[in-house]
Formats: sequence, structure tokens, C-alpha cells
Amino acid sequence: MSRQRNEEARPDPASRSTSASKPYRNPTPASSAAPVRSSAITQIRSISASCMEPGSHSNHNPSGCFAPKPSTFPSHLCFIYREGQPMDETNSLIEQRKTKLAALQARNIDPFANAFAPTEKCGEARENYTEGRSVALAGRISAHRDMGKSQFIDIRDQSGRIQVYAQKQVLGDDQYDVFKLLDMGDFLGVRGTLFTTRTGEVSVRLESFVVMTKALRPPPEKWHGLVDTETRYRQRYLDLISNPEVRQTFLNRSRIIHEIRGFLHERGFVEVETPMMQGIPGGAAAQPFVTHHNALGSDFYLRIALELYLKRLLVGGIDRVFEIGRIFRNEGLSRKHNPEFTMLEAYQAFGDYESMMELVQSMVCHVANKVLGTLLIEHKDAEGNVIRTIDLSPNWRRVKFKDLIREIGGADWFELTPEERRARATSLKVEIGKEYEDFEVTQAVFEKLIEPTLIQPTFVTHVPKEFVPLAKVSKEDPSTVEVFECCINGQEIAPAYSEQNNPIEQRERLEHQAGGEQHKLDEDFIVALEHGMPPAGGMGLGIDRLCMMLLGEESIRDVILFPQLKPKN
RNA sequence: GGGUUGGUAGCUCAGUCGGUAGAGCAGCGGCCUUUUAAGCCGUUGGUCGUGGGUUCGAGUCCCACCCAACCCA
Repeated sequence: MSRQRNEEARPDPASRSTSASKPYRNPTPASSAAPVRSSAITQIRSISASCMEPGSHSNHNPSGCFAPKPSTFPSHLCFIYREGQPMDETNSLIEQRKTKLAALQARNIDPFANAFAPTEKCGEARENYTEGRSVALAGRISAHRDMGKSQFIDIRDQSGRIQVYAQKQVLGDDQYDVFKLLDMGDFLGVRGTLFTTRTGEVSVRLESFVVMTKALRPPPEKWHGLVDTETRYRQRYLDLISNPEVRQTFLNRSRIIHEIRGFLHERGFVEVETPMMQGIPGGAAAQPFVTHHNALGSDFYLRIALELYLKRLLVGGIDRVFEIGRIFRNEGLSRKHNPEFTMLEAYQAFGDYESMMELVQSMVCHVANKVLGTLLIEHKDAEGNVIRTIDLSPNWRRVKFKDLIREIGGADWFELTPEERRARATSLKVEIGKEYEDFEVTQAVFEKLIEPTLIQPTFVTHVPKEFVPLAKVSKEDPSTVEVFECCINGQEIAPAYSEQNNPIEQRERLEHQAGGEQHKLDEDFIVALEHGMPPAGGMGLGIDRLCMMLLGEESIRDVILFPQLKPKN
């Protein structure tokens, strides 16, 4: 990875001047900075537009004082500053770029022009190389090599980069001067002809150009890229600009979701959108976020699941239905949890959890093949060593929940009294909260000791019914429900059920879950079930966790463009 | 919520025992018309996360707080 390369700092043989000898290092009171800054720009504009004679414009300078031109300034800008004003104003990288912006405007050049039609993308121009072919390309300046009377720049768009060769002799003195006002990060439209350099690099011999966006801030450093995690997350656009592998991750995420949609559409599923603001947040056990509707004068909750509305659509006759959308859970943040995340839920009438098993397995394999071209997923550490390989080849392992628990918790686990179970869990170093119900003790053992070990895709079936209030009871073992938890990469990524469609049983289970708080019971959903919901298989799939697994990211923040962070300040 | 590590120039990072704040890249000036991390010479740029404290003197030591990453809960 390029941003891990390092080099020895080169010793600087030249003697360093001390700060005391720096000529312009006189700090200014911040209060006086702003007005001076704007007047400086105004002056540049008016002066550059005329014959560049400072003396003839003394009326524009409130102080009436002129000082020698600072040596650090571009000679062709003829900059004036007030005597006694520090260099800080103009030494700021942003100020320098604003000055160049003003210089462009002074030449009647719009530095934010939008009149440019590229003939193709930068990457395409390289691929379809023909000597001497005329092209028009647009992109952001990503590298700059100044040779004096000629310059090389790289411009980059989403398709890739291409080198542009600008020669003073070809552009003419005036345009070449304008070209020298460009900076890394500016957007540029270029016209010219393709050629290859001595070293074989496909390049554009520049004939003319259009400044499309003058960037006022510099991009991150070209070689190490942007490393600071906080800046990478808070200013993801910089991360995307400077770290190609990050860009690729998010392009892949987009393709994963695209392929999921394609797969489901192919199987006759209809994509829908259901309310995010809900009066009663249902379909999962999680704390919701509260929001408020002013006109209605009532509070709403951001949805914690998609389930209850999609089932209403089953009642309504949409037999195969899915939604991919954001859900919100008011929980802590961690490597595996973001408060808003993306969920796929799909429901198939006349199916059951077995048909969902086939669906999940086929879908994940389809996506892996399409996006990655393989079913063998290698996860690497920062040094590039493979730390685990996930084999998605069908058919995935199936194992009963109770069997997994017995392996870890002892063959007699389910014969123990609740007190004994609690004690054994504690002896297995699983922390058990005092308020835990009996089934939660078992759940904790599963989550702490078993789930993290399920690296290879595994369907955990026959889950105790207390865990899942919305699924059908198993005929085989009435203490369990027809459910699977699909675990890959040590995480549960896809639960699926034979959905409960008996409104009477459903009401009992939901009432139990609501714990006597009637307002938490979604009566409207029960009414829908009472109208008759076809038997159905339903599944949910955490898109973020799927992306982590497929793309080998260890943190959910690396598959979410703008992960939730604490507000700064 | 607890623990560990980190926050120094636009970016990437040094900073020894408490004694004038450093480098590379970027920027700016100079040379250079096929370079590609271009090169060479010169040079600008600092609220050392924030606020207190100790001290003649704090980037460095102490305390509190903020933010982040990781681990734990």
C-alpha cells in the first residue's frame, strides 16, 4: 500500500536560518486580519486588470504605503501589501490560491466555468490510444511536474488518470502564464492530441484548456496520502481523493448493492420503500431515535427494522417484496456498530426459512462472483498478510443452535436450572447481567463464545422460540422456531424466519415482548395479519456487515462513507 | 462507562535529560522543453488538541477536559 511506504528524511546540508532571522514573521492581531485580506484581493483584481502599476492605484490602498514586492510572490501577479502587515496573510496556502483565483478573474477567465464537453473519460483516452488523435478531457489535477518552459500535469477523473504535456511554445506566453496559475486539485478541461512520451506514457499534447474549478484548499500530500483516521472519516472526500483503495472499497460497495438488487429483481422481487418515521418502532428489539413532527404535533420514531411494513405488503398481495434501506438503532458506537446502517429485508410468500436459506446462499455467492470474481475471500492485515480465508462455496454448513450451545456449555446445558445455567455461563467467563432472563443467558453464551468462531458461512437453525417473537414454531422441536441465523466472518449477517402469520399467536408474542406496555404494541400490524398474510419466508441482511466480509474491512466505518462520529467542538 | 495509544506546519512525521520548534512533501522564488515521488539551489509557513498547575523556563512533567483508534463492558 502506497501510504505505508516510508523514506528516510533527507539530511539538509544547508544551514538553517533561525526563526529570529525570518523577515516577515511578525504576528498580526486576528481582529485586523479579515478586512485586510479582502482588500488585498480587491486590489489585485483592479491592479492586474490594468497595466500592473502599483503607483497608479494608491487610492485603492487605505494606508497609502507601498513596500517592496515580497520575494515569495508570483512575479506575474504584482502584489501589493500594506507596510507592517505580516506575510501570514499571503503565505497561507488558501490566500495564495485566492490570489491566483483573483488573477484569473482579472484576465476575464471564469475560474468556475462549466462550458466544456469532454470527448471521453481520461482512462478511456489511454485505453483507446491512437497517435495524434484529438481529444477533449476533463479532470482534477493530481500531479504536477514543472520543467520550466514546459510542464507535465496529471489529470484524473473516476476512470483513471492521464498525463498532459503543456509547452510554452505551443500555448503562447499568455496562456502559459495562465497555466502556471493552476494548482493541484483544480479541475481542468484540456484539448489536445494524444502522443506517447519517451518513457512510453500516453499523454495529451496540450493545445488549449479551460479552468473549470479553482480549488481554494490544497489536497492531501501525494505520497503518503491521508492517514489520520479522524480526518478520513470526517472529510471522506479527501480520503477518496488521496487513497485509491478507499475509493475502490466504496465502488465495490455500490456494486454489491447493485448486484443484490439485480439478483432479487431477477427472481421476481419487487423493491419498495416504507416509512422511516414510525409511530411505533417495531420488528426488532432495539432502542429507537425519537423525532418530532411539528404540524402533527407528535413524536415519531426512526425505524429500527423494515419488517412490519413489508409484511403488510404481503397481506396486500405483493408476494415477493424487498427493501434496501437505512435503519436506526440508538445504541453505542463500535467497530461493528454504526447507529444508522443499511439493511436488506426480503419476503417471499409461500416460502419458508428453508427457501430463505437457498436465497441467502445463492445471493451472496452471486454477489461475490460478480463483484470479486471468486468465492474465496481473503482478509489481510495492515502488512498484507492473509489473516483468514472465507470459503463461500455452497453448500454452507447447517447446525442446530442447541448443538452449538451444548458443545461449549455442556451436553446438559438445557437440563440445568436457570440458576445453574447462570453459574455455568459465569464460569465460562461470560458476563451475565443481573436483569438477564434465562434465555438471555444462553444468548450471551452464543454471542460471546460461539458467534465469533463462525468464520466460515454457517446457518444456525432451530433457535429457541424466546429469541424470536415473529417466527413460526418448529414442528420438529416445539421449543424452537423455524429460523436461521447466517453467520460469516464471526458476525451474524442474515437472520431468516418462517414468518408467523397466525394473528392470535402473533398478538400473544408481541404482547409479551411489549411487557404490558400496550402503546408499544403495533395494533395496526395485528389488524393486517387478521386480514390474512400468506405463509412466507423472510430474511434480513446487514449490508454493512456483508460489505465488511466481502471486502475484508475490519471496521464498519470503513464501509460507511460518513460514519457517525462525535461532533467536534 | 473503563483501559491503552495517539492529537506538533496544508499533508506525512521527528522532537533526546525540561533549555531558541525540526524534516520530507505541498507552497513561494530561481534554473531546466519528454518528466512521472522529476531534479538542483534558495525560501515561507506553528494556538505543539483545549484549559489549568509545577518551574527561572513546558511540545516535553502533573491535573482536568475534548476528539480519535484499538481493547474491554
